Amino acid sequence: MTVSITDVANAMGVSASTVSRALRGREGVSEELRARIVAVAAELGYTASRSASSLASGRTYSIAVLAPYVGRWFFGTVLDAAERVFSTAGYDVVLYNLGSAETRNRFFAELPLRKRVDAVLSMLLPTEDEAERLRSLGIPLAITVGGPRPGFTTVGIDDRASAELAVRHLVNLGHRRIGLIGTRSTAPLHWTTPDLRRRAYLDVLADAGIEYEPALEADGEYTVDGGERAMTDLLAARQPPTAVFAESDEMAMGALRALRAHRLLVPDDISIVGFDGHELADVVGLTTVAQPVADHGTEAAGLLLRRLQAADDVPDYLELPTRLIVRNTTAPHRNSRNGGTS
Amino acid sequence: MTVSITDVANAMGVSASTVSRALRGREGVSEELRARIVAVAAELGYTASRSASSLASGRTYSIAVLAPYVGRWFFGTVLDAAERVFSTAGYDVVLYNLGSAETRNRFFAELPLRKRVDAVLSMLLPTEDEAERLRSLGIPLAITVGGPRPGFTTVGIDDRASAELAVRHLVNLGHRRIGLIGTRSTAPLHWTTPDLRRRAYLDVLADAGIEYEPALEADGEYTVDGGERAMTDLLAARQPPTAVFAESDEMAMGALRALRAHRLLVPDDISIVGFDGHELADVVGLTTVAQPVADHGTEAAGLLLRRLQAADDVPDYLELPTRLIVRNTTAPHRNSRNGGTS
DNA sequence: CTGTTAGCGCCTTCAG
DNA sequence: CTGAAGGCGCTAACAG
Repeated sequence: MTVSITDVANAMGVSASTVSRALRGREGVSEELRARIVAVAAELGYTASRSASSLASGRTYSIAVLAPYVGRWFFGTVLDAAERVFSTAGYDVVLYNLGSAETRNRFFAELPLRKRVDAVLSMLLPTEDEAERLRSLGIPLAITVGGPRPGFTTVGIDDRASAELAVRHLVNLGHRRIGLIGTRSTAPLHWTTPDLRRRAYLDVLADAGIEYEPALEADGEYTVDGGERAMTDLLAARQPPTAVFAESDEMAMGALRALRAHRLLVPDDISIVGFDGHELADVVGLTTVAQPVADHGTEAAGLLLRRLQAADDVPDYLELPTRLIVRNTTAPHRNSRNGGTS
Repeated sequence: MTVSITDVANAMGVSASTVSRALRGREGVSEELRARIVAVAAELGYTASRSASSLASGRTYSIAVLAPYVGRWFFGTVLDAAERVFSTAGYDVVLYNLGSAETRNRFFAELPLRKRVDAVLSMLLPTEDEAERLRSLGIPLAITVGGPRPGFTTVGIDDRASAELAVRHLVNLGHRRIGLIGTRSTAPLHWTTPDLRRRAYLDVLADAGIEYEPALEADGEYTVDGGERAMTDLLAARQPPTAVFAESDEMAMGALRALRAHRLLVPDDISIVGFDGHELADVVGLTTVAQPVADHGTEAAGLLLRRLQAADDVPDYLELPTRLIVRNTTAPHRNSRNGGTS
């Protein structure tokens, strides 16, 4: 019922090898013959079996993409961009959604990628153990987050410098009670991003001679709801902040929601800066540090493809630019009555 | 270098068949032997080659998911949910991002799914021709949009009734100049959603004795930017609407942005209702008709899996509930000075 | 330029 | 309960 390569070979009175060569555009087949073979194959509705050709050639023409959460705007956007690059190059994208610790552990334990894909693009930052497992596959590897890593081609941003942009913006506006919404539980993701952005926060405060206050820091879990809870916590402090740096736009939006619930005006009562450049940040007028999100996917996929073609001039690390976009959620501190701490 | 089934067979002094049976949990292997085989296989780091087992068994253990745009919240959320169901069941998800007409046409022309996947979940509404191509694969098919379709298991919502909820809400608030932001160019997606939601709009207006005015309708292309442009167009009408129904939350958010740019107050100057129940709708206080988005993916994937197990009691159509969530972008019409048309 | 010969690694009868 | 054969559909040398 399903038409195989020998079917078209028989129909044409040639050998299967010739059909194979003709259809894959390999040299060694006269143009005229090739054209006829292509026509007959199309007519018969022939498609090569992926499993059979993979088995015979050793290549799968598939690339695994590892994601923490596909539904999140950031990852969805990166995935979308990467998929375009891969499919254009003739590769299938096999998606592994490794959100929960359980799924993730099982994945790295079983490593179902072996003999299954030709390369892997990870949108999640692997732990050292996980990275080692991945390296053991012996195929090209790329990551879209974090800094350089041995054995991986990575595309990232300068998290620390970028986050400094945000905090310094607040300081320059005259704020001195500056809150931070980030996360301490990097467990499921194992990424360094929260650490780097937090360190930038601490650095800028120190530079400005502002004393660090634990009460001005809250965990927003990098989600909208978490951001809302975190902001609510900050508002419950003995002396709430006059400005807040949220390490992601989604947490910033959650914070905005909390402020609205408390009938506080932004930026009159409190300023908020986010991070990412979410497509909807503009809708709510959120000041943010924007990064070229889709480019993460496009660039990483492109580099991976080059590595797959055994190019030897593929860079190990590509740093993408970021920039502060000032909109309407940040404003100068009203006066210095509440400012300063010491 | 890569360990094959015969390697573990030799290491144990048994045949490859036995190893195969043991590892896949088929009966016919003593429990004791199975345990030892499993242990040795793990120790050797053996993973069955997907291509080889597919070729031999005829099953791929892969499911194709077709998407128009992965980056869009709605599709990303559905995909995320569906992936969880599939991977839990041991299936790989192969993603096909068919956003552009060109990609889409090439996809349906070549139909790379043949001998590649065991089932397909489509998040895009196929044209009749495309549906026919898909049916020709002879494998279980599911769709997460639209109504019942022969040959497909579909999970959807009652678009018309749901949209009526939104428009009627506006009418009940006393509005009579009600605008619509939707789209007429369903070309790339070929979906009926815009038609159904628009029809609901027309029906409710007619029911309320409000005359239809072409000038109150604008194309928002179902994107944030499109929604912004559409709202701007509506504001340029000789007599702008006092309320607008945007057929998607993303367009509604774009409309909100346009209104802010024009310094118009929502809901004081104009009311806006969206559709979808976007996770960020709450942040901007958007009144909307919410649908259980992730459930689309979960349910469709579940039904597909049952169909794959040859269950015969799988429903052809599953309708998910929707509900109007009133927030802060809709309010009663100020007075009737601007209301009415005839 | 084209055909022949061997597998790729696994699963599935069919024997025992 | 286990082993031996055969083949899934294709590609890769190797001949000619």
